[in-house]
Amino acid sequence: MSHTETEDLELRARDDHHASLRLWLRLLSCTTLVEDNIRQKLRTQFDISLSRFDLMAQLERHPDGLTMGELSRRMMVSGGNTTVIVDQLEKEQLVERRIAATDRRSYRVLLTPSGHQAFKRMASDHEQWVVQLFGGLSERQQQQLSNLLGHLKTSIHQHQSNATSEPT
Amino acid sequence: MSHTETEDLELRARDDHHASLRLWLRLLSCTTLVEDNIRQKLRTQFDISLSRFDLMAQLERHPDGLTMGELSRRMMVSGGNTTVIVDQLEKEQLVERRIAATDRRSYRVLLTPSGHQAFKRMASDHEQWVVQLFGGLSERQQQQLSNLLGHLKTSIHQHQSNATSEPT
DNA sequence: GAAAGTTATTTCAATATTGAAATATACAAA
DNA sequence: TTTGTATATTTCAATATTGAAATAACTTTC
Repeated sequence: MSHTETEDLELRARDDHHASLRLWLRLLSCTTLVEDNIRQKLRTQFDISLSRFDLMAQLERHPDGLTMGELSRRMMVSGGNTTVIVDQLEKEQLVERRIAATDRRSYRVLLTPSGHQAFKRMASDHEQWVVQLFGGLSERQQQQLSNLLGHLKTSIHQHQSNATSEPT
Repeated sequence: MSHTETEDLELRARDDHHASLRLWLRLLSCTTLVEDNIRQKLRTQFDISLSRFDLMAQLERHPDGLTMGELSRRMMVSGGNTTVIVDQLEKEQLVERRIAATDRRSYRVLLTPSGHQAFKRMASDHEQWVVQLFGGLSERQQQQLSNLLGHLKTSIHQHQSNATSEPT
């Protein structure tokens, strides 16, 4: 292999790196754009924080409730943070802690009827905002994007489990 | 149009909504996965926060320096936050505030030589982490993803400028 | 060239988030 | 049983981030 070819390969590799880096920055800024947008709308329209909304959204999808650990994992935030948010929502009687008979360390968190109602009031507006924010992409493009992100998510999870099980 | 067809359209529309919502949740969790991963590696390997690293990365790309406002906009964080981060980095002599002759309200922030050196030390590891995190996708898939996110970013920006200029 | 308005940055108080230590319960092995 | 280990949650201190008010400098208009 000639010197020139070697340089080409190196250049190529460097470009790939920069490509991944650019991709990552794009991913990050898209997410930040959407997140800030929705955070602000939730604040101005409903005077609620994004984290509270997200927690309620999780519970909405799980009528039988979720434990604190499940909530933390699903929302990808620390347990300490979850405690704070549930405390606040419980104080406003939007969620309820219901102790499980089987395991007294744990309990399930559920939406109260008024929490359910409050969430319903916000959910359709929220959904419309998201639809509009992504509306610049065609259905087909959204489908493609969703698929690619699905792959990415899976492969990162694999990457992570490899990293923990094979600590070189 | 028959009643049944109307219902189908409504169902279809609802599904689209849910599709956008799912897409958004996927986008968010991919970003969080990558972000947490890199944040932790930067902390354990180099004892630096992600925000500091990001600010230095911005400056690395702009050898003539950036003003505080430009930094805030590029990093998409508040001005107050930018001040704090620059203060910290300046205290460690990794960046420098250099006053502009033309406008005394403003100045440029630049990497110092030691800041540049420190960044260089971290940058290639950082890039490798990113490459690995996205390595589950083929080059072609990364290219596609990057394009789609590029469209999304543009269209959200348009959406936002519409929202501010046409406050219904 | 002063007043009024705009722009750039900092300060500050309030809120959000993390990670580690503390607490309490459950499970398993001897 | 007892003892040790694992799991679930909370508490707490430290850090991060925002947004609004304060400050200072620039620009435009009369």
